[in-house]
Amino acid sequence: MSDGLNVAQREAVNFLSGPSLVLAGAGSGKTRVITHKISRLIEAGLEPKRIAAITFTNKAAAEMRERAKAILQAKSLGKLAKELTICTFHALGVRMLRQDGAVLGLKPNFSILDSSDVESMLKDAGGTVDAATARGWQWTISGWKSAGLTGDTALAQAKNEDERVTAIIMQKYEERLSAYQSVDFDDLIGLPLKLLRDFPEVCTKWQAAFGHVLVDEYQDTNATQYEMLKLLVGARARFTAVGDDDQSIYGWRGATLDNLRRLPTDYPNLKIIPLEQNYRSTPQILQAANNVISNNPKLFPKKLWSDIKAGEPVRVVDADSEEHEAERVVARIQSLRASESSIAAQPKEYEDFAVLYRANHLAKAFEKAMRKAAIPYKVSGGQSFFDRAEIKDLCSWLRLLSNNDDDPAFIRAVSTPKRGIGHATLGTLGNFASSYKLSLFEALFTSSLSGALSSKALGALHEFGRYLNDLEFRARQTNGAEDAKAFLMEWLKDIGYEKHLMEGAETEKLSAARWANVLDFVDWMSKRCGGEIDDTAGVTLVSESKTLLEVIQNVSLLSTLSEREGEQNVVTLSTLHAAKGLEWPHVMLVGVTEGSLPFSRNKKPKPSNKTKGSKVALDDDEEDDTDVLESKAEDDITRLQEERRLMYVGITRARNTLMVSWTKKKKAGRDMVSASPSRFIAEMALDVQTIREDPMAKLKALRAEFAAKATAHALNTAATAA
DNA sequence: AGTTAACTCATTTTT
DNA sequence: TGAGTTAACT
Repeated sequence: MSDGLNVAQREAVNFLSGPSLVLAGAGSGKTRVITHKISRLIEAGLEPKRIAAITFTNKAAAEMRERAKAILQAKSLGKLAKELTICTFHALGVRMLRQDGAVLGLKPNFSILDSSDVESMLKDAGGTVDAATARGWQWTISGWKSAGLTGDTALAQAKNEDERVTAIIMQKYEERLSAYQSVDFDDLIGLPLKLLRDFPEVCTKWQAAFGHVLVDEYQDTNATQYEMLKLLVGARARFTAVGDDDQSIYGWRGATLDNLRRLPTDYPNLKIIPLEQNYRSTPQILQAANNVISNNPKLFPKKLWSDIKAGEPVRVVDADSEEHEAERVVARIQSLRASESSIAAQPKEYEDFAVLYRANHLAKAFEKAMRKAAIPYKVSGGQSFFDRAEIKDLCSWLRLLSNNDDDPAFIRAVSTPKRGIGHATLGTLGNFASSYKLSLFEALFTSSLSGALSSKALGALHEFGRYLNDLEFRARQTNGAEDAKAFLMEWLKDIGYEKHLMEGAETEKLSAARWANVLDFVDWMSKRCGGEIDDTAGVTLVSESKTLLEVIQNVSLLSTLSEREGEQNVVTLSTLHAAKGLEWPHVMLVGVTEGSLPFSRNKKPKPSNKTKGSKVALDDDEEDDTDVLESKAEDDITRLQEERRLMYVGITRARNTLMVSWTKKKKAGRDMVSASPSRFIAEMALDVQTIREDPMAKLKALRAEFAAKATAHALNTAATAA
């Protein structure tokens, strides 16, 4: 077999008969395994449409589909690729709910609310108008939902007044969701789970639909996802879970390593296959990574090794301040790009570098330094395309067309652009609607509404309603890309959206940029209507033209358009979380400072060593209850372990060189306090593997280099002059 | 309805 | 320190 797989990989690929867990260490080729296994399953006779590969992000899904397609093409099976189900958990959930949600009272055209819709709904449900509390509720409710609780069960087990209040809000929130024919992101897992659990015939159907389920990044699954998966694969348990306990960094979002821990118990015939050969990093980098992670208890024994020839030692930089640190990073990039390089024959493009940090705010100093040094960069993450106000405006309109009951969409659409319907009118309409248990849209056309409103307000509302009806009618007629585009452009003209943007923005440049986004969006939507592009979260199996309304139903699941132009060949600035799954030849891990990388919310990052023994404590809130103290200490340990995994993820992003830096001064609110290097730096075992950069020596070298260049330049000009 | 002035609060974030 | 949001004006 010339598939280029190593022994362990091949074993993983060829095991088809039952449940397996592939423990894929960083850089060990897990995507290769998944994609080859997909191909292998097809060769073994499984229909492609009965294979599901589940990922966590759309990006991962798209990449996986791409790579699976490439492998299949090599075997002349390329056209089967589009029949595969390769999508996110949430997209699979949507598919199940659109098909079978009726038994739960969901119409197939239900809307998916994003987190800002949810926030404003909760604000509304609470009566109070406090964004912070609303967000707090949102956080807690989401946590409860992903642990499998409902408003009722949450209320039953609420431990204090706070939780009781939140649970009651949750009940109200649930009522509204169903009234609006809407679901939130957690529901996209929770409701399909309910479907499988409570409706045997639906469960049987979906179990039969898939002959093998592969799950990527298994360590990121939460409790509800575990249950959903378990029911989906049924007793035959034909699944492949691929994950790495050492890269579990989303515990704060509900992911739990218990899912990994209980797998061998729940499936006694589970085949466990560790992938330990790393194809990414030099031995020095790997050694540092192994050293750090060895301080965590191990769930499954696993030790990464690499065939790659030795590279540079890991460098540790002690910086005075953030600004200094940023200068050092810039200097590092410049010198690596300039050097003739004893290290691998990499072309030192800007895109070969990444600066990784724990928290977004740390990016600032680096952005500033990069701008000053004229180094092109991009900050990964940032605002997602679909979070932009203008895009949300348009999505609200389209959502409202697709689902008339979607009140949050109604509220947004009705006042973009302003059409003389203000708070007061909307408030009256809202009260009217809720007292008759109608959606806002339905309430519009009720004759008894006229008693409650002035004729002017009523007229404005009716006109809006008529326009919506007309628009919906036209939207249903659209067929194909051209049609959709014409429709969208006409609609934008109708509502005067461009003008609205021009008037709204602070600068002309800004409004032009927003309008450009709108046009991008129009393009993007219409292409999807044409069917030649079919990446709508991997939900649709066959490419065919769709109406606008069908397309909009999947849009809430997406967060990014394809990469913007002009972002190639630039240095990446990214959080450690957002860097997972990626790799760069040269990585600089910055802000590896105690209190910052093992992150802690302490007021003072450097307390005196009075609390003997407990070296673990990340927080030092005063609590006298021993019970509380104990559970707190435990919590601290788990959190520290997750921070350590974060460090591990950071280190293992590097292919050729790794630089780790920390600062002697650190921001604490307003003022600066002195700080110490992260404990993780010591854990890398620097004495063997690492050289500590002497800042002065580097500076001198740099000066010397500059001087040399200046001399050379002077000589040159002198020579040309002569 | 829109604009300024005060006020607050600072992890990680995809779907 | 600075952004981002809310409350209070106009």
